[in-house]
Amino acid sequence: MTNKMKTGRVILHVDMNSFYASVEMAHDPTLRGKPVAVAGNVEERKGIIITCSYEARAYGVKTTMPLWEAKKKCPQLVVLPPNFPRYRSSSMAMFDLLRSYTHLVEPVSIDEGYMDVTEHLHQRNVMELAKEIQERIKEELLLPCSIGIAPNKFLAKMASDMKKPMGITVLRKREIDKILWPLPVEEMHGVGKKTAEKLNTINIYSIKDLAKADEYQVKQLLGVNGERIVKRANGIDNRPVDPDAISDFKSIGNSTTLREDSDDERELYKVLEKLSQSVALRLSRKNMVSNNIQLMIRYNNRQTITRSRKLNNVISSEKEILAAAFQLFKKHWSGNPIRLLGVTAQDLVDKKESVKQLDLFSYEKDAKQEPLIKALDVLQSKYGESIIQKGIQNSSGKKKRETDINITTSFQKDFLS
DNA sequence: TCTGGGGTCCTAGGACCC
DNA sequence: TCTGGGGTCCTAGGACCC
Repeated sequence: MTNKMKTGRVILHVDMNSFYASVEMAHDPTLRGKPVAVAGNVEERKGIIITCSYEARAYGVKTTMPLWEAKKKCPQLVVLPPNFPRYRSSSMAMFDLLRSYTHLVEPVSIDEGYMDVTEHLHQRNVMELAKEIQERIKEELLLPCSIGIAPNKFLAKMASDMKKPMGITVLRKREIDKILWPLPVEEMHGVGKKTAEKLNTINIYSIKDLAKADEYQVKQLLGVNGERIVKRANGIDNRPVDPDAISDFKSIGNSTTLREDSDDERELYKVLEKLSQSVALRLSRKNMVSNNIQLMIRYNNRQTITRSRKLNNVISSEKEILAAAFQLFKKHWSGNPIRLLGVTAQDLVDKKESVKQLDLFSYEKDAKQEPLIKALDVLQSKYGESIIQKGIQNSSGKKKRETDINITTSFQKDFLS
């Protein structure tokens, strides 16, 4: 295994170019060749550019630029609201195309992914393969992409960034001193503004400086990330391409910037209601339950706080999520006008897993289990899942809290009747 | 009349237990 | 008659990415 890794993998990083704008242009031919931008909150003051075509970039329009500023730079800019279902379906078609070559495809986000084509290649030239993939995506989906080819994920990612749009770049390990090292350190994937500033204080300005730096010193400065980026700068990255990485979600959240800053509790409650509803819907689609709810408040001065609470039991319904979020809100809101609210379900567990664990935890596999499961189904429809779990936990002899006891009682009453 | 919304990972401090 | 040290869990915040 280790041997195999050492003898070399061949990794592709496929990166779609200005994805949302490209999908819109593929969908509507009249847009092609025009400066096109996709922007959030198109009709409102807080709208920003999410992505834009290369024609728009030529005018200086950039991602995250406020809409009014973009229009000033490019008055004829065609501004479209995002159509996420459309982007998702293009994305799925793109990944299906990649998977027609190998199952070792790891989506990283809606518009980029890694492929491990080591086993696929056999006699084939990897450059030819990359060209074929790029051309097929262009012809079948009408979408441009750039592809990086390298012996690991980090180098492939850096490579795909080097020629845009429609580029193919090979980055061999023996070439990193020529191709990678001259770049300023902040262009490294994983090094942002803050990290770059810190690195500058110890005289690291280029990727070469980082590669040659004392790993221990950088670790002192940045923690484990320091160790990691020194290795990466030297072209070392053993992370495998993991097709399942994207499917184990850790959290699901929704947030919204309000039309106007508000300190009207009723209005804010309504917003939390909407957010909770959306989170609950997405949870149920993924068949997940949550153990921890987080509330995010951004005040009108942009100060942002997050407050979260670990729960005694898993929850998934809109009501439960809203209750948890509103409780946090009541407890922590300063009363100042709010710009943004967010609700996130964290500590996610697969619903089936949570039920399975519960069964194993609570009961031996015996004849009694069947009627128990039936009783659980009835109770679930009546009280909601979380409450039943509380009841079961308690009936199995776990420490009781006051709030749980009533529920246990009602559970027992219902079950015994 | 600036600066969205979706995430992941890491760190640090305090509580608590032994 | 003074105050250890390890480990885990929980919470909050920050950095980063697309």
